[in-house]
Formats: sequence, C-alpha cells, structure tokens
Amino acid sequence: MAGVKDVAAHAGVSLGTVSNVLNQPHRVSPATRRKVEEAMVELGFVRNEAARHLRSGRSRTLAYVMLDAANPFFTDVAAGIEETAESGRFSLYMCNSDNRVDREVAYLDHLVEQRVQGILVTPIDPEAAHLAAVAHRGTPVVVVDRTPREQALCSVAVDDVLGGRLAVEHLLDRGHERIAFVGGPESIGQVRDRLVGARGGLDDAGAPPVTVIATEATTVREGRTAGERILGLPRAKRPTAAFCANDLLALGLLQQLVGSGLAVPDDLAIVGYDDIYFAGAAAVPLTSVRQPRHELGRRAAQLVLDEADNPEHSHQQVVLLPELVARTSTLG
Amino acid sequence: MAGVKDVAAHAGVSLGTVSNVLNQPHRVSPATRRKVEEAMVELGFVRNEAARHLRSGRSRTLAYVMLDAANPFFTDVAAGIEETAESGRFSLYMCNSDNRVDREVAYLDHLVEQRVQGILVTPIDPEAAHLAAVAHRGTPVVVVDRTPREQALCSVAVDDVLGGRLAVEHLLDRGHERIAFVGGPESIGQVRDRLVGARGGLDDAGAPPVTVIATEATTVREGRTAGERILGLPRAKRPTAAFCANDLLALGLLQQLVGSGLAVPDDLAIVGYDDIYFAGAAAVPLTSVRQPRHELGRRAAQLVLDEADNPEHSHQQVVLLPELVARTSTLG
DNA sequence: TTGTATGCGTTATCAA
DNA sequence: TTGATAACGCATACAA
Repeated sequence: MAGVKDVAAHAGVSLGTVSNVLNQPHRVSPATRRKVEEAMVELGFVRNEAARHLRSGRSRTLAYVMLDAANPFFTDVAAGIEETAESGRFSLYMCNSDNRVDREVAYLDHLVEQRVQGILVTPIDPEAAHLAAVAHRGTPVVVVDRTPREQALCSVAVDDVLGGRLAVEHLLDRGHERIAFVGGPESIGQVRDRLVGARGGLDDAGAPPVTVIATEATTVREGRTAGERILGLPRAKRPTAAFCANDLLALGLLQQLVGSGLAVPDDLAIVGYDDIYFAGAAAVPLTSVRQPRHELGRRAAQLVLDEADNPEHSHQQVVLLPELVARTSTLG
Repeated sequence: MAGVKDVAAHAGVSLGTVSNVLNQPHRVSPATRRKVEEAMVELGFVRNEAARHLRSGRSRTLAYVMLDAANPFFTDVAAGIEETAESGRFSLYMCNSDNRVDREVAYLDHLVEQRVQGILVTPIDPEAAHLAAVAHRGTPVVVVDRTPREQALCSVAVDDVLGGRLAVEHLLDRGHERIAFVGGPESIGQVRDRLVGARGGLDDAGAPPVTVIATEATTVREGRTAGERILGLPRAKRPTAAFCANDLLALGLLQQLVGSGLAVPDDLAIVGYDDIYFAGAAAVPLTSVRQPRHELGRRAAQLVLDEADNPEHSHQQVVLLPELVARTSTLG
C-alpha cells in the first residue's frame, strides 16, 4: 500500500512536501500541489491514521458503549451524543455490550488502548471497578443514564424518582385511587427508583398504597403475564390504573387487556415509561414518562469533551428532569 | 502517559524485555516477568494500539456503517455481524450514517484511514462510486441488505421479490381477492421489489391486480394516512386485505383501522414486512414477512473476513430467502 | 517554497 | 534469557 514516501517518489518531490500538501496546503505552490495530488490519486494513497495518531497523541474519536443496541432508547441517546460529536468534528463509534460484563470490559479495554478521545458508557453496574479503572488509565469517561454513587466519575442521568411521581400524580388527577405498579426485578436501579417515586406521590396525596405486580424482567412478554394476573383479580379489588416500569411492559399489558376485550382506559388506564417511538404508535396510544434522551446524550458528550481538554475540569453528576406525555391510554 | 520505555526503566530491565512480557511471556523468566508486571501496574501502563498497529499493519476491528441505528432491523443485523466477529476475536464498531450521504462518506473515509480489517455497510445508494472506492483503496467491503447491480463488490441481501410473492400467496390462500399494496415511494428498491413480487403472485394465480395505495415514506404516520384513504373508499370497492411494504406502515394502518372501529382481520386483513419485534407485540399481532437478519449479518461478516485474509477470495452476491410468519392479523 | 532529519511507542531481529 | 537496534508511516522543526 502506497505511503507518503511512494507519493513523493512518484511526484518527484520530497516526502516533506507531500506532508505539507496534506497538512499545510497553502504553503505549497499550486503547481507542485497538483502534481502531488495527482500522484496520490494515481497510487490510491490513504493516510494512515495510526501513524498520524502516534505523532499527535490523540484521535478524533468518541465511543459509546451501550447496554443494548436493540433498545430504541439507547440509540436515541446515541443520536444525541453524535450531534455534539459531529459539531466538534469527532466521529462516534458505538459498541454494544449487550448486557454482558465480559463484553463491556473487552470493549472498554480496546477503546482505552486505541486512545480514543473519550468514552461514554451505560454500564451494567455503575459501581464496577473497571469503570473507574478506565479513567485512571487516562481516558475520560462519562456514565450515561446511571448515577454511580461512590465513584468520582462524571455522569448524566434522569431523575427516575421524579418520573415515578409524575406518573401517579397524573393518575390521581384523573381520579384514580386503586393504582398498580407493574415492574421488576427491584435489583434494577431504574425500577426501584420509579417505584419509590410512585409511592412518594401516593403518600403525599394520602392515597392508598400501590399494589405491586412484580415482573421478572421489563419485557413485552412479562407485561402480558402481568395482564393475566390483573385480569385474575376479583373485580372489586382490581386496580383502575397501572403504572408500568417501562413501555415494553405497558405494551404487553395493553395487548393482553385489549385481547381479552377490556377497554383502555375505561376499564384500566395505563402509564408507561420511556416514551419509545412505538408507545405513540400503539393501538391505544400510550401515556408515558418521557426522558430527555437526546439531551442526555448531548450533555454527556459535552462533559467527556470538557474532561478531555479542559485541565480545570471537575467531575459532575448531572440529573435531568423527565416529563409526562399524556395520550389516549389515560385520557380516553 | 507511561510507555514500554518507562516500564523498562522502572523495572530495571530493557525495553525489549518488556515487549516480550507483553507478547512472548513464556520466553521471560518468572522473576523478571513479575518485576515487569508490577511496574506496569504501578505506572498504569496501557498498550498503545496505534503504535502496535503501525508495526503490524492491520487492526482487529470490523465496522458496520448502518443506515439508521434507530431501526431495530439494522441493530439485529449488527447482532449477527457481532456474533461472527466475536468468534474471530474481532471488535465491532457501529457507525450511524442516519440516511445522510455526507455522513456515510465521512465514516467510510475515517474507517479506511484507520485501516480497519473490514467494513460492512448498508448504503444509501448501493451504486454510489464512493463504495467501490473504499475497496479500491484497500479495505474489504461488503454491502448488506442491498444488492449493487453494477459493482464488483460482495453483498448479502434478501430476496424481496419472493417476499412480496409470499405475502400475497398467503392472502390468496386465506380467500382474499381484492388486495391492496400499501407502500412507496417506488424509488426505494426494497419497495419496488416487494410490489413486483406481489404482482407476480397475483398474476400467476389469475387474481385481479393490486390496488396501490402510494405512500411518501415507510413510516407509521404514512400508514395511518393510508388507513384513512382505505376507509374513504366505497364499501364495495374496498380491499379485504392489505400488504404493506414494511411493518411501520402496517402498524400505522392497524392503529387507524382499530381506532375507527374496524375489525382486523375480519374487515381488513393485514400483512407487514420485516417482522420487527413490535409486529408480534401489537394489539392485533401482525402477520409479517421475516427476513433472516441475524443470518444476514453473520454471512456478511464471514465474507468480509474472507476477503481480508483469503488471497483467492472472489466476490459473491448472496441472496437469502424470506419467510412468512402468520399471526392474528390475517388468521383471526 | 522545498528538502532533511528526528521522534512518536511498539515489535521483531539479532547478537550477547 | 536478555539487551540493543531498526523499522512501521507520518508530521514537525529546521535548514537550504
């Protein structure tokens, strides 16, 4: 493969001149420049990024290691990151850990060795030691959509407790009293926080406590199962509204209810969480708590860039606010 | 940042020995090895991938430039790629062109300069000159989910004409005669092929031709609009079944019909295309034509690796077969 | 305006 | 088993 040397030989100039054409074009006479450029085309010359990077020390690349590339939520976060990256002329590489710790570690290692400018990561466990190790080994890191409690890392997340509160307050406003929470396992921080918020909202209003319909995962399938369990309750004890820990659960629940002939929201009102695209496109458009996921990505990217080139950077934990989007599944 | 030299000094050995600890550990006495390893930990040593890459010429990285990271279809393809990549101990970087030519070009350039081992790409235009240019500049490329007609590139795609045929044959089997095709614009190769297949299937069966309900894009919103237009038709001329160019259209159509009080499939049967996850999770689970997207990714990754290290590699255009998944939206 | 020389961090070759 | 040295491809400072 042709390098600067070959181009120089082919164009009958020195190696330094070729380099100048590449990096300081204005300092080269138009005639020689043309000669050199022709030679580059002819030989199919491609800059070797590894070599230039070796000289300059840093690359113009950011990376986002995400939990689950198939979840529209994370790809939207990535779009926000990319927006900031692009305006700073950075490229963004996305890596999918797919909820596997070994892959998360492998990608982080690879990226650190690659000396990318900064790493954004939605980790499986925000307290994991290998996260802090990345920063310690010299690459700026920002945790996205999680807030590490004990670590000196930047992070950007959304207030899930508030989100849970917004959801039940909306249901209370609509006149509901018997409210169920569908979600689990509580080992997931997100789920736990949303439930805490829901309980807080009910407490403050003096309303009866939630009935928890525990699920084993936050999937459509589990949402259907939850639906069966709600249908199995005696009519008098059946809740009039359900707040689901995410939209997948809500969609599954909705599907089960509609399939069984119940009306939403008349027989049961539903609130989801995340406001994924398909929430609005469901048979009964879903009320949902929206996270500012675009903003999440933008802010995270800004932080990581600041950490990379501002010597006075100090770590900060940014918390953004969610917002309720009311649709047919609660309004009728 | 500490390099091999610093480690060597710190451990009181030569630079070459450090390198051996890294690459030929068995050739180093346990005692010195320990000394060196301690020094590495102490200094927070991280291999510089750019430098090692500069020596060895190639990296262990594949990249997938995708059309739209928010579309579950492409992330599933990516999962298939990653499966093959992982078993060959490659990392996969995903890049999102987001349907913008300038970004596609920018990413391809960046990746070529980075000397990645191979590039997979679902391009905006499979005939674009810059695709062939990538291969010409020395990086193996495989086109995914598109089949370039005029170019000497490897590709893996799915037979959309057959998919269209499968859809209408299923509807014919279910006794439908007045069938509509919902989709557009026909400038999209995918849309065109599926329509061609649908027409072929009807022709062969001697059934009346499709009514085309043209859309401006393949989105949920356009699906709803198409629904309005179908509802506007006089009852006698209204189709009894609709084949949609993709699942988003089908979901929009479904939403509009159910919202207007029509029954699916009794008043109108619906077939979608892609079998995205939410097709099965819709209020009325959707019959859809499934593409083997996992397989698509796996095969593409195999091809690009073959192109990278098999000197006798010859370009091939692989075409995979779709499959119909029947659900409630046509079965009742 | 153009050419020459040096170094970036690593690996590989060879000699000790 | 270990150490010295050249080379990878490029960019930069400096000399011509």
